[in-house]
Amino acid sequence: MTGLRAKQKADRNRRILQAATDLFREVGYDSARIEDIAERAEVSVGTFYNYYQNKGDILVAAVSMEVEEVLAAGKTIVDSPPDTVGEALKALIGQYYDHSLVYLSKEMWRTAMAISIQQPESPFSKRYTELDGRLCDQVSTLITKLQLRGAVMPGIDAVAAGQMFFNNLNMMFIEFVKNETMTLDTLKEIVARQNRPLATLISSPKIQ
Amino acid sequence: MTGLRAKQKADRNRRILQAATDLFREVGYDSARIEDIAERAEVSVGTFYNYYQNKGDILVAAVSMEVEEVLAAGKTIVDSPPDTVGEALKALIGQYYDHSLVYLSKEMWRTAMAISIQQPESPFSKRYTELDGRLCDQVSTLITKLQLRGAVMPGIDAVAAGQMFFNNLNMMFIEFVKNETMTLDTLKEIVARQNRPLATLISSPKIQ
DNA sequence: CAAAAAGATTGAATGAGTTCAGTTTTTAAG
DNA sequence: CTTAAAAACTGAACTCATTCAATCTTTTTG
Repeated sequence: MTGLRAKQKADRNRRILQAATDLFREVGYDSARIEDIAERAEVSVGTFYNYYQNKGDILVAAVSMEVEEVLAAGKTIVDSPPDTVGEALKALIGQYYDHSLVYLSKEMWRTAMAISIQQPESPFSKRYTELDGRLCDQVSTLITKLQLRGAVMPGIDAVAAGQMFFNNLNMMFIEFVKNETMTLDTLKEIVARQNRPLATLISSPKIQ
Repeated sequence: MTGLRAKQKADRNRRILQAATDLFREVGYDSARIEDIAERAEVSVGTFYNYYQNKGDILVAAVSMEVEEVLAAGKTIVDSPPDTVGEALKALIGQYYDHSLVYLSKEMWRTAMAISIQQPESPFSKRYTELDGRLCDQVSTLITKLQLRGAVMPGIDAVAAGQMFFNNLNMMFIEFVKNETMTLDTLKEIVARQNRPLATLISSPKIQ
């Protein structure tokens, strides 16, 4: 009961994911052929499909790993956030956006998002959607925390406000990856302006 | 200079779009083959590609027609909106959402959205993005109008608030089409809750 | 009206993702 | 250790979206 089979499986899975990620970065998603990914991973095309339902699945898997990192980065902000709503949001959103292009190109993001919308039932799309939910929760948690601290007025629905901030930053991130010329700075400016009304209005008068 | 060529072109274009729309509704996007669309439209496969760059383009064209209707429906609300922010938003968003599934299935929406994200440079994707922008403007216009009327406090950035409402309703619509079991009523409830903080806080004290 | 040029159509060929029947490897049973 | 059953692998074959060189139709020119 050594679990040779389990070991081989884990190893092949790792090799396939690595080969795909490398190739996507080198030649882009569209130009990376399954045959090439399989060859690099030293498996057959058929085996590839034993591990991933389709080509998109493996990209979504790669993106999911990146989102995990973004979540971890966000956690440091949520654990000890700046004092004001404006500053806290700026820090968290900046963290998200800055991490987004470290490993992935805009093209990879576009493709991954497209897949997660188009095939919402595939296992990795579900995973991506779940991670999105955790990001949303993170923003809500931030607002809730600020409320407990007194930076956000009592009586405000902190969860609803957090979801709105998240949906806004997420939608604008989609605009960002759709537009090859938009810079991270421009994105941050636009989102900051959009957030300002809500951020200001929910803040406790003394602190804003 | 009768323009026989122009007439034939317009006619073929109409036939192709109609055939594709019908087939998408009948069998879904994925199962509709270009060959079948071409056959119904009584043209060859090659001619299809003379009119549309790829399969996705024609779906986005169909969706664009639907969005045009949604925009027209929204205009009636923006032209004479209810008195309060909450009611006005409810009316406009309700109009949007109720019109969304008249001609298109969730699957068609998912595919269209996926394409507009993945191939942002294709002509029809640009058109879709432009329509999205007009929807966003419509929401901003609504808030601006309410501000001029005194229902929204002066000093509020009405455009920013409008964009935030729009990004929120748009993101939630994506969630809606991703989840085959979510109903329109559930969607409206969730969005209403998310909107409430901002809607309440920007409202003039007397009127809310 | 003839004929050359421009514009469109056509469908067989191409190429990449995906499938699946047959083969090999691993595990479990005797 | 043998052998049967289960699991995983394999790559040739299949399906469509897409392309393009040849052909046909419309318009313009002389």
